[in-house]
Amino acid sequence: MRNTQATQKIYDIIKDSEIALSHSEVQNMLPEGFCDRATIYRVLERLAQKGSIHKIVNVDGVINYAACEYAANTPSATHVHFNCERCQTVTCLEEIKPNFTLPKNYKIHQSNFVLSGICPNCSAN
Amino acid sequence: MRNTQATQKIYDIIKDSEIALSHSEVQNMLPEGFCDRATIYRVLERLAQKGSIHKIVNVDGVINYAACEYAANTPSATHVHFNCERCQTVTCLEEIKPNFTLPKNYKIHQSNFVLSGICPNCSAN
DNA sequence: ACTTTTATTGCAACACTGTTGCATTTGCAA
DNA sequence: TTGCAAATGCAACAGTGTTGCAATAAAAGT
Ligand SMILES: [Mn+2]
Ligand SMILES: [Mn+2]
Ligand SMILES: [Zn+2]
Ligand SMILES: [Zn+2]
Repeated sequence: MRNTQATQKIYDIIKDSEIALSHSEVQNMLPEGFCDRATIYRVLERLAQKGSIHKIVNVDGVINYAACEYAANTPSATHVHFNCERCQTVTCLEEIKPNFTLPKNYKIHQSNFVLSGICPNCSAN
Repeated sequence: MRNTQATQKIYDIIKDSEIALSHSEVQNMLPEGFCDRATIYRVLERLAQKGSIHKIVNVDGVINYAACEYAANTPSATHVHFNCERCQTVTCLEEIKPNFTLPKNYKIHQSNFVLSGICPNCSAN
């Protein structure tokens, strides 16, 4: 993977963000006309492939991206995500790893756990 | 909610299905030209609102629908869903209810738990 | 430095999912 | 049967994401 301007900047945006970001949010955080829409999609896909970020499919079907806490690992360490319906943010709850056991022989390649409601911040205000 | 042809037929299709169905799958199972695309979307939304079916957002962001096991209840009884990458099916695993505890004061309105991989059937073949 | 290779990009067109406004139809209750 | 509101058809739209292809730019080789 080449170290291009787009890759750098987009990864920085996601890494520096407290919350998970959708494609359109990333686009809005980039300087006007910095790069093409398609490039953003491709960069995000590449970063996810590489394992430096991970995808979260929100309850509305829109994909969000967050940097992976532990650099090159735990791709499938199934943690929960929270979508706040008031402040419209998606956050990784890295500590919350639900406990469950699948029957028979299911092979898990990926997972997507999302809770939606009101976050503590918004509950307080 | 009125008992229309579209409502009846679409609900029957979902109720009688072993697997969760997407909008396009429902459409393909209806007689050619039975009703408009928009109507299907509206019916599905209505049935979900009413609580006779529930939504599952798949890992690709596409919404699937499944009849609710226990008629008019357990809207949020958070069970897991499985998406098989080989046979392209989404199934409710009603028995599998992950255990987790959220910190602070999160208010949960809805949840979406999906695992993706290879189902037992496809593993065997 | 210059050349070469090829990963990455821009562009533009596309597919797909889902939504909406509005006129018309239809279920259902009075 | 009549009247009303819910539901529908249609057609246009918005948003997300993908793709083919020619042009560009990393980065490795010379
Ligand atoms: Mn996460
Ligand atoms: Mn289910
Ligand atoms: Zn919030
Ligand atoms: Zn399968």
